[in-house]
Amino acid sequence: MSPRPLDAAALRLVRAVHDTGSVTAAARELGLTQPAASQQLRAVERVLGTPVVVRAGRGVRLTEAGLVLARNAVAVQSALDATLEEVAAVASLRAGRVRVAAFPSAAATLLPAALAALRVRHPGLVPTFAEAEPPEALAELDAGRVDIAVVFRDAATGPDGDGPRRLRVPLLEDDVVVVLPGSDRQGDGAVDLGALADRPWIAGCPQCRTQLVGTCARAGFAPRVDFATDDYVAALGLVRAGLGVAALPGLALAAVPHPEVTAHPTRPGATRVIEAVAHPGTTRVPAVAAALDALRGAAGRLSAAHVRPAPRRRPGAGTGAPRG
Amino acid sequence: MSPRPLDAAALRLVRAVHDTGSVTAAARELGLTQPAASQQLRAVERVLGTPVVVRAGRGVRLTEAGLVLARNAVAVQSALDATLEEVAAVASLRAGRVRVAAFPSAAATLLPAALAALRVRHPGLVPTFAEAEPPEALAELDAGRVDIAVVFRDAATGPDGDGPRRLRVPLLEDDVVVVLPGSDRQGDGAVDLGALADRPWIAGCPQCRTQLVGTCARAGFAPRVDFATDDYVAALGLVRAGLGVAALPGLALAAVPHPEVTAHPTRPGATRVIEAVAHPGTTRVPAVAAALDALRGAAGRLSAAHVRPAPRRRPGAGTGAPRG
DNA sequence: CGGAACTCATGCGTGCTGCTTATGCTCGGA
DNA sequence: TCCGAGCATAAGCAGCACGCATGAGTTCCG
Repeated sequence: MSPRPLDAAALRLVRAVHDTGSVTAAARELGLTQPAASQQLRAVERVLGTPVVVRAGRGVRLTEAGLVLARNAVAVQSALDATLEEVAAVASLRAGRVRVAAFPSAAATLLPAALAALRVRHPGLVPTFAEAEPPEALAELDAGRVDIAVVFRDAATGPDGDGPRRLRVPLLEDDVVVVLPGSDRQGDGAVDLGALADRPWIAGCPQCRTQLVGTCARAGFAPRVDFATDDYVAALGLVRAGLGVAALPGLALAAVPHPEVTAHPTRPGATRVIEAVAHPGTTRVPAVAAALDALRGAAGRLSAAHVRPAPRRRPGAGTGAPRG
Repeated sequence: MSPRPLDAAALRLVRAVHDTGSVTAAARELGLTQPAASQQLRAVERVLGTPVVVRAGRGVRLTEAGLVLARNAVAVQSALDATLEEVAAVASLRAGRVRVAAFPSAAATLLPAALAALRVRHPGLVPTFAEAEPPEALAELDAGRVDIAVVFRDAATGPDGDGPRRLRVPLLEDDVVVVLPGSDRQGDGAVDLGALADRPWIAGCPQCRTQLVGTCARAGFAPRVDFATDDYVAALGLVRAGLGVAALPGLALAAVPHPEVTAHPTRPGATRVIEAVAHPGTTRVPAVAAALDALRGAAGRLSAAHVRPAPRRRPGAGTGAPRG
């Protein structure tokens, strides 16, 4: 019912006939037999309603319509080739982009390392980065505005059951540590949170505070938060001034110098896991896979105090081409 | 073995998916079922080696490669549409050209009428005209530099057996007339060539002279050619001056005023037939068919003394779509 | 001038591609 | 937790394009 409006292959054939001056030669050039080419030409003439070639002695000659086809064939073919090349560039990571959203302390530590490695490996791939706290980052991911969301969550609470809609790649295990003034010598080991029940607290971002509150609740008290700031440097300054104690993620401490204060794991332990989240299907997209690889690689190389690579629950998988 | 490099239909599909945001909707838009669209997308991904769409919740979302395809789809499609439109314009005679070669006296009479009618009927069709004597015109035709050659030949000798390689459309029958000075009153009727055996002759172009010589031979003498000129006006001037008698085609006389001379059919009669010659296959080309029609129409309207429309040996045929 | 080689057109048979129908699976909404 | 929507997959089938064989016409050469 629909006699194929017009085919690029047909244009190629007409062009080959024009170039070689012979249906047979054109057929050879295109890797098919002469009758096939002849039939294709007749099909083209049928859909166009006008002759494309006329017999001229032993060979054929293109009509004016045929010349039009031959002339436009290069335009169509080049557009097609350009498309193919562009796609190939994207597929081979010579071009394209990856959009990543991450929370601030990851942006200060993990992301630079990962994106730098990514740039070294794939210079043409331009990463886009947006700073966003985990909830916003996940919203951006769901909205399709980013390809990867680097988020953290309390290790105590499992991954919120978002089902198979999201692919979570564990990157780091980040111990939440209490930061005490340097004068407040408690040694190097873990400190009981209960011993700090009466101290004024300096809390970080709201989500951190949630984890802090939960951990303190398990220790049997509710922290008195006198200072609230998302700025880790500021928090460290407050601690250094002796105005309180802070619970900060180890990753944040790794990003900034922190003289005159000491960091300690807590008892009970508070750990947050940092993971890259993406849509499951996008792992087959080369750019996303490469970015996830780079993130995992950077996480593996980034081993500071209180920050250690996540146990690889998915051995080798996650960036290949898993189906299902 | 050759998995179709890339198809315009596939690009259209990707574009439709991009526009509608759904494979099902895209399939509806393109008039096919959802599984067909899904399979086509998978085929595209197979040839590209990279995903084009990823499932996103209820629907699908295009990957970056898919976006590239969707973006380039319009370029390819528009190039295809432009080609189609251009061919349609040529086929419907809104554009294009017809190249005609004709001998001088036809260029002065038949061609203007035919080409004017052609221009009225098809303003976009630009006729190209080249003046050429019959042998050269036929050579141009064989070389493919013109589409139609308007030629004449001696009616006594049949068409030189050029077989089915040429299509001859008879246009006019043109009596060769002898032109006598006005003072040389011979009445209006035909004159015996034998009576002019001793007169000096003014001969036209070589081919005309051939016919003249042949006709005179049939009348039993060889004309003494004292003046040779291809210029009919000059020949008429010579006759008018009483320097000789001329044998001119009636069509030439119809093109120029000829006072003070008289024109007479000859006994034995000498007639040349004027015909349009084209390659047989080109009659299916609309522009050529229209030009042939215009030529035939002009020939039918052009009825002067000694010039009459050719008997239509091919009733109605010759411009339609004859096969074989 | 006749034969040979070449080129295009056609008829028929076959293999394959792509579509359709039917079904399962996943996800989102109530 | 159920239901609706959308995509993926399997199987069956139709259509078509290709390939082989052949015929017709043309050019070139002897």
